[in-house]
Amino acid sequence: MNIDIILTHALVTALHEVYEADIDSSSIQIQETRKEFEGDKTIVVFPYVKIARKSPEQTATEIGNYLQEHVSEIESFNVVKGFLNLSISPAYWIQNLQQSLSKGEQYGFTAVSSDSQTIMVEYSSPNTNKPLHLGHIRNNLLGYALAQILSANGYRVIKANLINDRGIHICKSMLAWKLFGNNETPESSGLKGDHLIGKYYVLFDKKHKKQIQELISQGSSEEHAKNDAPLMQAAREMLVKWESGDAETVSLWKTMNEWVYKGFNETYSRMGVSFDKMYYESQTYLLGKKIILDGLDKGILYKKEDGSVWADLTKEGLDHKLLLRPDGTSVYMTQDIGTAVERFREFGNMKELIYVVGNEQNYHFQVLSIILSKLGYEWAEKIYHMSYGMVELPAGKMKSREGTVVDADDLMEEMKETATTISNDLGKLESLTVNEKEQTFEMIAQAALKYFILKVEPRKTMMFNPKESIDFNGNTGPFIQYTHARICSVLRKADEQGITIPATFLVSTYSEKERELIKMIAKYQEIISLAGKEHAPSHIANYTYDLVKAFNQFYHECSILNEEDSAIQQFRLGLSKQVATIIASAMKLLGINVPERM
RNA sequence: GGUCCCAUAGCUCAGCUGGAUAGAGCAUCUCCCUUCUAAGGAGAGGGUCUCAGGUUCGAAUCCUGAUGGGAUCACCA
Repeated sequence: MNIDIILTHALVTALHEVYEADIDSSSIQIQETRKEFEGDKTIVVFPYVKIARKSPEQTATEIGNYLQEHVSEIESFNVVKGFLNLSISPAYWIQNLQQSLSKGEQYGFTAVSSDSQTIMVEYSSPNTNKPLHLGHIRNNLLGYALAQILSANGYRVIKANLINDRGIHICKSMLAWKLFGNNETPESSGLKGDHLIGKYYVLFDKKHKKQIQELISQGSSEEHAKNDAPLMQAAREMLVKWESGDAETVSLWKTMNEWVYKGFNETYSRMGVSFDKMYYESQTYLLGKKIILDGLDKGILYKKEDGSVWADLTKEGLDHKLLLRPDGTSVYMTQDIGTAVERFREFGNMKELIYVVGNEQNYHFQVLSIILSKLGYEWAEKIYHMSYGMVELPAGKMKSREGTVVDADDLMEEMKETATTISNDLGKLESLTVNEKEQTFEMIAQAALKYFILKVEPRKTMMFNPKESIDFNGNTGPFIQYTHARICSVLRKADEQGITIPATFLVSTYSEKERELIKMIAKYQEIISLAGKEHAPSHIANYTYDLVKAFNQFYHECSILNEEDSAIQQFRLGLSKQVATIIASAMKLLGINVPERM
């Protein structure tokens, strides 16, 4: 049983027996003892001083005496001011390690069972008019990692992608291609499909701006110039044609979308993310209208003179929100209401519907949840917006229309080149085949990028410094991979020498570093649970880093294969193996692979 | 202007539901490869946790206000 739970129960009993006080166990906190002090677990007794009517020191001593007498896992205790430090017996920790080893790769995970609840995670959700960039990378990595973590917490997870494949922005790319493209294709240009489309999106913007300037120089206001520019008018006409199902337009749209999807799939596959369910906005954009009209009938929403339909959110401290245009067409919010309803209809009583979307849409999701609950859907509160901050560059902001973005494909390629250079300089992979080397370089590059982004708390705006991200020392993905490779090397040698890890260790004590490591291992499940509850993959990343640091210290101080006492040798080997298992497991939750050699 | 988010070492970031002397990495300066992978380890310097109040035995953490930065308040998505 978990030591914290044992101690919590024991403390409740102790307070009852010694002071005749009844304390709710949920109010009790057991914390780690700080490194400067002796002990493993600490109970802060200040809250019980009033009950005891004694000094903090006396209270701590009395509780300590009671606990030591009644809890076999407690070996000794010491008191510093109001802090009761408990030393847990090696026997407990060693047994704990044996148990975790026996669980193998499943250690720390809660299995998905028939009565597991369902959670949908929508992420990525790209536009089909340009390639993926750095911001999308953060989105994809967060979404995928979150799905993995929730799954490790025992939820049935559906990874969903809603592709924004319609609207004026798509028409811009289409129009530019039609006018200036000379029937260029991914094959003829050698460009990835999404990059080809992105090229024409940028081109549209460039030409459009030129037209605006011309109009302004002819005396137009900027507002008017933007709207009156011939290119803009043509794009709007194209959208109308598309909506009316014009065969030629739809056919071009289909062709160009196929190019983009092919490009996206390459990027997704290289990033290692995947989806269980695809939604296309061209198929969902008409949803929600009925629901809105229903709400209008019930008097929850209201209609303006021009025929548009609105929600009054002033009671909630917000503005009025448009839901149907005067011509009866839907807006973004309308569709989102429609798709949410559809999803709960299809998947029943989900525990959560999570949207991984940037923080610029905080307001949108706040409004979405309010309107849904106004419309009477009890599950409205189950919508969770996993809001993440922008990724900034040292040079300034990214603007896709101006082409000042860090392109996802370029970035991954650059990372790989760096990984290749560094690895070749170190020269440790000589024994591998060319193919194996390539795979390792890619693995290292991906780890560097993913870890750099995922170690930061999602909500925060983060700084992406390309130079630093490529640094493979310190708190980085490659550092963690390196430790895994080191352990694998030791395990290989142990195997060659015929040293095996027994189910039961024959040691009764251990060194300081071994104790710290064993405690870190014991914490893994708690971290998975925390990361799931807080929807924060960063907890997994930071825990793994701490674990790896603890291992490196142990590795430096304690010899494994050269240890003469075979009981100690086996114990150390077991410890190392479990650390390697957790590294691989934790990194997998973040979508990162770890090599056996590097 | 309203609303929401952020502010911790020179830089990039941790710090769980309030607990002991606030931690890492990078950068700077030392030291450690005849020992299992030195992409490693040990050490030094570097902090009024933006500011001001408040709650508490105790605040980087909770509350209020201010300042600075970001987002948003579209008949775009």
